[in-house]
Amino acid sequence: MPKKSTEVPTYYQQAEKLLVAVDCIIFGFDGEKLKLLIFKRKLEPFADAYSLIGSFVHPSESTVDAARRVLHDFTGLEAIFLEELKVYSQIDRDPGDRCISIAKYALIRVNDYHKALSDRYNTEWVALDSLPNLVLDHDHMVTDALEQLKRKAQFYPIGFELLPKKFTIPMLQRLYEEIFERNFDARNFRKKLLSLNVVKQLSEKDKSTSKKGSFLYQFDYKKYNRLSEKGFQFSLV
Amino acid sequence: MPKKSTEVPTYYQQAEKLLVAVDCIIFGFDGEKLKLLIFKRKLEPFADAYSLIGSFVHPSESTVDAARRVLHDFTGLEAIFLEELKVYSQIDRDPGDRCISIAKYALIRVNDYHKALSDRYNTEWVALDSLPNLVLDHDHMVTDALEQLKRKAQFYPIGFELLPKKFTIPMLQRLYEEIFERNFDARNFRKKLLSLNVVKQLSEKDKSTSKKGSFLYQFDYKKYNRLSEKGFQFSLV
DNA sequence: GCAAAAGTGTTACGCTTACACCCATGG
DNA sequence: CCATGGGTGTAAGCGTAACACTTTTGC
Repeated sequence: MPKKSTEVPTYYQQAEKLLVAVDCIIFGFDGEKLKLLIFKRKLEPFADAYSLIGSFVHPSESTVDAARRVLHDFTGLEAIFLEELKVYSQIDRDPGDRCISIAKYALIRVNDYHKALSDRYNTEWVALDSLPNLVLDHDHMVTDALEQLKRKAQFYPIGFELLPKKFTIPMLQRLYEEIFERNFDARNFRKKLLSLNVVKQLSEKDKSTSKKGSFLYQFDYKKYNRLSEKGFQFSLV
Repeated sequence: MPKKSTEVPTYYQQAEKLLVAVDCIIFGFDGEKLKLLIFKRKLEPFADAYSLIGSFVHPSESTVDAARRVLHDFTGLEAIFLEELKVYSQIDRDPGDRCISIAKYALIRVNDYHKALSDRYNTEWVALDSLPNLVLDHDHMVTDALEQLKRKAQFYPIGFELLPKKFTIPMLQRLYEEIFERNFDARNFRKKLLSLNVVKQLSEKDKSTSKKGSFLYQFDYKKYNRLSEKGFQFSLV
């Protein structure tokens, strides 16, 4: 390896710096509908308009750190599924100033969500089919995030991040039906899921949606990781 | 929509700006091996070390513009497949200065590549299995780009961007074997490809690799686009 | 005429899909 | 006792994968 330079080289000094932001597309599932966490801005510019939550990236943090900070400040949650979506860098995308935005999408367990913070920051869960217009290019980010969610959920078990850690199979099926905007046959869905060998059945039942009750399951991350190293391809679709 | 603000709001002014770079992972296929275009740096820091090609993003251009500019300057080519990989933003990733890098991967038709520019800029095509160490986190970028190439090539016909516009089926198969690091059965590969209905056979033959000669084909982008709008899923793997 | 790559069909198996009824329980 | 959602099996069809020999032609 070449030796490490100790001073900032001149051509670094000549380069012009830019504003860098992160914006988070936050998905949640309440057992019925797929939702997005947005907020109503209090400050200008765009006061009273709806926006994704975001922030400028500080020099002392990575973009992931920035996204985690934003998520924590607006939701009170720490460890959430968080993945990069895309960079939005059209030079006129933000009339405030030249600013590139790194969009991240996050999956959140709605149950864990703190109501108090929701009020403090004017955040709202809104169903995807009744979203208001969002500021700047945020609408576009949402469209892209949805596509990405579909693509990703087809081959990775990320849907489980949207459910409580203990979930029932009908719950999971409803989620998949929301994400993929189509229905699944309950027998085939269950059969496929169980044949993948990555969920374990618990002895408890959830009785909140039926009198008979439905067995709870847990996703087995260890087993999944072992299998996928061996070339196993997760898919429920 | 809220009214457009005419002055830069204060909290934009308070935010600290960052250096933003693009780095390009450029894949090529010479008919035999999958290769990467890298260059030997002439300037400090890291003079004589190998690096991906890249540049700082100018305030007057989007990150895609910057990547296109870099690609053009180093290869002389205009329209190349170019897609975002990932943002690298560890605060200490570049000892020169705090700098986030947006990695893009590109697929290039090696035949089109201009030899003159290669000499001018010290660029080299290097087979993936004999890459030298690269500066900064560029090794990591290459690993990630390869994974992404595999993922993407599995369900999108991007492999064709690495071949001449007119190609033979055995050529395509060799490319796929390189990308996926496994062999395919020639009969099944051909059958599957033709059943997808997205390549058209030409009357010409390519005789460069055999005495018998092999029919040339062309990818039919119009047909592919029409099909994929209807939910058709491209896959050769 | 022979070496070297191109081209061609069939069969077995596994996975996916379609489909209808009984079970358990709370009210 | 009945309404509601949970849970179960089978058969048909389709796509995938395995497999070997003939064709062409430049040397």
